Amino acid sequence: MKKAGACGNDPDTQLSSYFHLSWSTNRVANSSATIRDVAKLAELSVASVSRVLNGHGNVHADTRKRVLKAMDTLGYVPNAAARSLSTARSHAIGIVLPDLHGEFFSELVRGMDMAASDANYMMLLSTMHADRERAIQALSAMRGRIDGAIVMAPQLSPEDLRRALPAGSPAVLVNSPEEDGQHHNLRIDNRGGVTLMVRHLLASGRKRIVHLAGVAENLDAVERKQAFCDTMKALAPELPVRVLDGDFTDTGAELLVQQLLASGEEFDAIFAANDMMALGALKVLRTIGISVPGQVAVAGFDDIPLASFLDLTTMRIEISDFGKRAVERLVAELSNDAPPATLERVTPTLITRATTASG
Amino acid sequence: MKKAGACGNDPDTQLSSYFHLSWSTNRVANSSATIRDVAKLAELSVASVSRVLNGHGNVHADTRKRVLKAMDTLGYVPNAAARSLSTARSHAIGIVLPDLHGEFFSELVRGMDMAASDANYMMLLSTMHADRERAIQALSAMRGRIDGAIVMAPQLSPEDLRRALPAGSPAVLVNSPEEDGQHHNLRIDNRGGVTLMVRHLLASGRKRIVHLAGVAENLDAVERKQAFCDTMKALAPELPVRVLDGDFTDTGAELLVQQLLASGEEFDAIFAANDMMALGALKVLRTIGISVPGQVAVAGFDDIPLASFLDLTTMRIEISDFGKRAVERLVAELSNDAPPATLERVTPTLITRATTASG
DNA sequence: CTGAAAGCGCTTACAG
DNA sequence: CTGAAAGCGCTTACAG
Repeated sequence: MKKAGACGNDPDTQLSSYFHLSWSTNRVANSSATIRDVAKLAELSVASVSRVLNGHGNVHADTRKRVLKAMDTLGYVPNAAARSLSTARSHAIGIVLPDLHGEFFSELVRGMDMAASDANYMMLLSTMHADRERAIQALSAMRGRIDGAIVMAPQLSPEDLRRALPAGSPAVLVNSPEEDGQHHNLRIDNRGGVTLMVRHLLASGRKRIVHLAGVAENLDAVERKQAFCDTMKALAPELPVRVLDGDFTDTGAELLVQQLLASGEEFDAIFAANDMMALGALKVLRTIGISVPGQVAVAGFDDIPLASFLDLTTMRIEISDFGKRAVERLVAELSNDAPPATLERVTPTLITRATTASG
Repeated sequence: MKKAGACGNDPDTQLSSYFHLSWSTNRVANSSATIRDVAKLAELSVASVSRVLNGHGNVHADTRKRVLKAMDTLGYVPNAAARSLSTARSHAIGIVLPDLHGEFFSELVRGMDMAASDANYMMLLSTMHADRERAIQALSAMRGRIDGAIVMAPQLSPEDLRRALPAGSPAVLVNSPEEDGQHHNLRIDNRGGVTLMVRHLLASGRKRIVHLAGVAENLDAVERKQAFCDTMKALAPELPVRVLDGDFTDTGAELLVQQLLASGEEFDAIFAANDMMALGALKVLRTIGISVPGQVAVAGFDDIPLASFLDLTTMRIEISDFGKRAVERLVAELSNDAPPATLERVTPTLITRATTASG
């Protein structure tokens, strides 16, 4: 046997060490201590305990100290339900999302979590709400548990929202169709993104750009397609505007490109409405032996991890930022210092990579 | 201009239709209706309303009907906080996760959500808890809001858990090091997975298998590495056991493989501790012009989406199933009908693809 | 099968 | 600055 590599038990590989506990040590493991217990121990009224708990100013320094000490020795944690019942505030926000995949989901939630924990809110999450009824149910189920909601449910009308949410409770929409003036709506600037990409393709000398559109029911797909048509007409009225209707999947795109090739129609660029379709196109082109970007440039939209891995030119959407902004806006509304609700567009960035680089 | 593709506004592309509202129509938009209001309208006591609300048997059919009608006309939804305060049950579970990426996160949460909504529990989610302190804080912050928790925090000791959780409140661990007999612990069967893969590589005639290990602090990485060594010794004691210490990243793996190639050492298979490293290895081998799987077989672990896209042999972990099982177990504990806590291993499946197929 | 009443653990005017 | 007391909206023995 040759060198045995790094096998064997490495004594340094202690997975965790439980020594330096930095928590208070004199606690009694009694999680059911109530505010009354604290008051009794501190020889004060519950009102005073409540005051220090809530950081009210009008408390004597000594009182505060006694309360804090009592809380510590009892390991007191206020009961959130009781607090919520008293204040009519839960300090939680509801998040209702559809069945998002991979990075979209994780990045969105990551951004939301950052903003939420910064503002001291908890997140009540509910996912998988493909249709309107289920989204409404999910939202209704949160009533009384949340102070507001972030809703990503393109199928929901403002009217639906009004029904599902407690009256007057704020909500921020993400990628929703409607602007009703009531709810802030955060969306992708598809037009801006498409314009950047079309301009890039034209600048690199492409004359026959084919757009692979996404699912016809999808808001972004529709906007991207329309924006493609408009931009082409505006920037290069002499060129043909070619669109193939796809379904956002790589396999669907493969079929489309195969058909396109079979038809003998000429093209020197494919701009897909999302990265998966662009990758499907790429696969077919490479299999056939068409050089990319030599003969045909390929571009997508989203900048999923696969895109950078396979060096695909695309439009990057900062998804975590999206989630962060949504929560920040909601928190502002909860604090009553939000500007009027509008449709807010987040513009993606052009990421130029090998599949369009003319070099 | 040639055929214009499918541009233009398609009138069928109505994004949503808001007509067939299936909700009750006679509701008054008064979300602050309380159980007392319902009782008053139904001319009954709040106790009766509460009984039908909770589906208790001892209610006259007519009474039930009157209550339901009143609830409907008032658009009544019970206040969760009040309920929770009374019953000492929140019907929510806390989920504390580290900074997981992409599919891991989304699939895990998806599985949890499925199980949770099936059991009528809400999910209070908190992520990004890299270190012990933050995980403890996140968990503590949930006190009084949850009935139990799912915790994925390898750094947390059973003692930490006991501190952060309310006394006696159940928790299920995911991928945690300890078994304390108190908490159920769900983990990947790394040994089983590695054995399957090593057997597969040996069966396809590989003699010099190099294992790219993962981050040394990672539980799974350690187990996989150890399992690789053990399995090799057990199944093929005459063969060399070669391990290179990597870091779970593709770029890290690229460096390792480049060094390996430069060293002139012979090898005919690379078994990486995760897919990203396998893909990094693949990239280098292909760039150099080494045929895969002809000269060198490559295999990973995890079955991330990239793996199927790039036809990589790997071990598939059903992550959503993982999340689902964790919640189901927790719910069972909450219902007091869970078998004793154990260390439960979920075995991954071998997915044979082009990078090892000898055909 | 139904109702009056106590209690869950907090917060917050209201007096002092 | 502090305390006694009412109230948040439910549930649940306890009588009837």
